[in-house]
Amino acid sequence: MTEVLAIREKHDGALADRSSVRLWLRLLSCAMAIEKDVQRRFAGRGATLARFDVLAALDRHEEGMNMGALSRALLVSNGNVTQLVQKLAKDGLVRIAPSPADRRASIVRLTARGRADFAGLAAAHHDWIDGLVADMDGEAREILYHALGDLKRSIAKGQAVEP
Amino acid sequence: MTEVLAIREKHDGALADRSSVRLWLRLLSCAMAIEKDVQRRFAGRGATLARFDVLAALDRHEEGMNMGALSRALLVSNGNVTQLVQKLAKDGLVRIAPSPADRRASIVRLTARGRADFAGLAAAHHDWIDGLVADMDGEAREILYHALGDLKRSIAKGQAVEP
DNA sequence: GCTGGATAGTTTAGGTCTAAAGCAATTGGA
DNA sequence: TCCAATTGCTTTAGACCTAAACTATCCAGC
Repeated sequence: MTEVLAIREKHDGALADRSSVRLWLRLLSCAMAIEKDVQRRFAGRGATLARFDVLAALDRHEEGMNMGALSRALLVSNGNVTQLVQKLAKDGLVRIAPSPADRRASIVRLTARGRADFAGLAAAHHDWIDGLVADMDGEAREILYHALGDLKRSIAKGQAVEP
Repeated sequence: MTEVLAIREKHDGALADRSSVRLWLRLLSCAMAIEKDVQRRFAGRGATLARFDVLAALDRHEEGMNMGALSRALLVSNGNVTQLVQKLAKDGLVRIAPSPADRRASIVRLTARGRADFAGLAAAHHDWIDGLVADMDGEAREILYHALGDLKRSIAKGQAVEP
């Protein structure tokens, strides 16, 4: 009999006196639980989520991307992309070429090995996520997806209102 | 007229060929959007989310907590708690006392200043979260909260099944 | 042509987090 | 009693991330 433990929420109980905060803490606990689980499984293969994200973006852009484009695609800072790409290049998964059009820019592309590595990781990643949401039927997923869409719109509006 | 920009999702389009992954990416983008927004606003007050989390746990436990209890409450590693608490102590927001019962353990408590600081931050934090979900009505929030409950259970089950 | 902003990337300083190794104190048996 | 495993915590090495300062290049308008 496999033991099923509930995912705990940060500050269980505390801070949660407002419905909005309760919602936020539950959202956060779900996201962190999945992220840590995936992170842990990537680590078991000597990979990390951040590097996987870079490879995924590049796999989709065969023509290559420059650093700024990567930064925007991954929603992380410029400096962070520099670090990740330089390490991936050292490991032989990507190649950095100067841009012919703009001498400030460089173009990052997957190497054959990078593409092969990514393919293996992506398949596993798919399966892991599938496994984590396996207990929700199609309708429940649809409801959640739609509800998150509402939240997304609300966040965008809320961010536009600066304090 | 305030401009409302949509929250972007990582890998917009790519990787999202499976409904489970699409759901995960949307969940992640919502969580990250809120987290970064809150992080940014904390930074504007010279605070950080991680330190706030520690203060929140301690505020709830007037009698004090030892390091292990903090680690479990915040869902972070032991070593991380050590770092955070030592810096908070240096800043005069918490006090570390040796445990009378167990000489290995120490008991962490808020100082008066820590309690006051936390109160201010907590009120602001509440308001920020309220603002971000303001565009969802009570029913929409309830649906999302419930749907996240389903997901939470599914994750717990999925994690029990090791690959 | 020049020149003063924009733009592309890198560097730096610093905060967050983890896993794993290590230290000291405690505790449960033999 | 004693000693081996456990427990509480710290340290270390390393990955991730950001904001801000910096360098180099581009480009638009004079």
